[in-house]
Amino acid sequence: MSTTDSPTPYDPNAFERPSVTVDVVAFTARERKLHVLLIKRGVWPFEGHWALPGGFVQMSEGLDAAAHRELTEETGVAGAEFLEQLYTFGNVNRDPRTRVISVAYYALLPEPSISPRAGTDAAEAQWWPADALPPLAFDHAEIVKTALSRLRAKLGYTSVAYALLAPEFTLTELQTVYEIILGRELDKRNFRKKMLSTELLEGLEKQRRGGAHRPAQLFSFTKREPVFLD
Amino acid sequence: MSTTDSPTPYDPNAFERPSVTVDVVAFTARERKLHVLLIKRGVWPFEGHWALPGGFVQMSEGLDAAAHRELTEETGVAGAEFLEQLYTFGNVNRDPRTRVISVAYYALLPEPSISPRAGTDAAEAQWWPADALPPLAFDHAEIVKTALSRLRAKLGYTSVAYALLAPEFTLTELQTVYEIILGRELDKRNFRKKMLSTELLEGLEKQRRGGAHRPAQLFSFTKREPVFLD
DNA sequence: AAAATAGTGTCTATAAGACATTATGTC
DNA sequence: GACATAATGTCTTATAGACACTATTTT
Repeated sequence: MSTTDSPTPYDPNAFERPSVTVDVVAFTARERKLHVLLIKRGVWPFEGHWALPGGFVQMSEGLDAAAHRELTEETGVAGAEFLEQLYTFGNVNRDPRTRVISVAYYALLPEPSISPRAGTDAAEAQWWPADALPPLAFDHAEIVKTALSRLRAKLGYTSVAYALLAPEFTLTELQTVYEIILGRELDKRNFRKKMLSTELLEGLEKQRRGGAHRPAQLFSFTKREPVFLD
Repeated sequence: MSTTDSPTPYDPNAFERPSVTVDVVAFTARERKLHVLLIKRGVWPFEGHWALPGGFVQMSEGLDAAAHRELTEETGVAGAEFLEQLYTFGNVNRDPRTRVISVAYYALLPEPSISPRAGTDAAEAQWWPADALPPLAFDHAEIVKTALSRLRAKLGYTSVAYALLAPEFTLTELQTVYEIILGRELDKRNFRKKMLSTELLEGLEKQRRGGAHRPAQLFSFTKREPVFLD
């Protein structure tokens, strides 16, 4: 079988190799704004600058695994339920160290779960409002922009919003997530009508109480994975 | 500026690096079927097996440039108008040689333009019907499947079809491209109504004659780039 | 009873899909 | 005039969007 024996000797060092990193754009929705998780770099290059969590892919791990690992190592955020490959950035001079190709990912995290903490190579880790990010290292501003446009598009034709919410949520909370990501207000009746017609939502026999007002029914998604709408 | 001076010495060889390749799924529509351009490998591994055109990314070229170069070198197909990044495949054992991460692209080519010819590392280059491909090397079957589903989705909300047609075409030819990619017949009146309502098409003062029947008006796209519909 | 948020229905406009006949060229 | 493909319109159904009031709980 030609996959296993090697009649022509193959020299893996015949070509100079680029480095490969993963970078992760982690989003959450809080305080009526979309936020992005950034780290303050503790090492050259861009030391002291804010950047996306990320780092070199190890020889023995897949790309998805590398993205999970780097997110956890640099920010303390573990077990992201939604982590999807975004795009691969490979401009020749995007990193001053050497040729670095970055496979970018984006993650969605439910609001209350995460308190970032600094990790390896990261002096700090912190949530920033997506519409007021500090200057970013490398081409990370472009990566964030790409991630934002992907997230907005995907919200329209899949059920990704589940990943930004706790397992049980009210319809108002769901609507708020949509409004935050799309950046505009939605009509309450139309939103509910449309959402309930998808059969993605399951009404629970529970209510959320809080404050001097009528309690809201809790719902959950029938599938905690991205589902195409319609 | 911390991007240029290097207070902490950075050793680019501190980590072992994976190899990075690009692989290209080139599509064309001909004989009422979607076709994919494959090469027969002339070297180990998978020597004698059919595979996607592709190869190692050079240190001095961007990813898009590498994809164009490999497509041309291995198949003789030059100047693909539509060549878009698809997804990056990085399973640890997808290549028997060493750790190889492949940035996959897909290209769309107008029907008559291309006569593939064998090139570097490729014993042969040939169009295959997408629904009857031979067994493919590496994980290339998965890459083709991903490309097909992306192409079908993109056809629904962008004007990518332009890239599969010559600059001037009839509405029947356009409809045929849609039918080939979607794998089902479309209603002629509804298709024309919808297409003409987009204002993407420009009617020309020309006709295509051929055979004992009424000639068809020729059209061109107003923009030869992917445009979002609606 | 005041305050605050939850919950609900109709009407209109637009888009999508089913469907058959006439028009115009070549041979 | 026979043949082959081009070109065209109506009706029905589904979807999206505008729009305002009542219900339920706490304090």
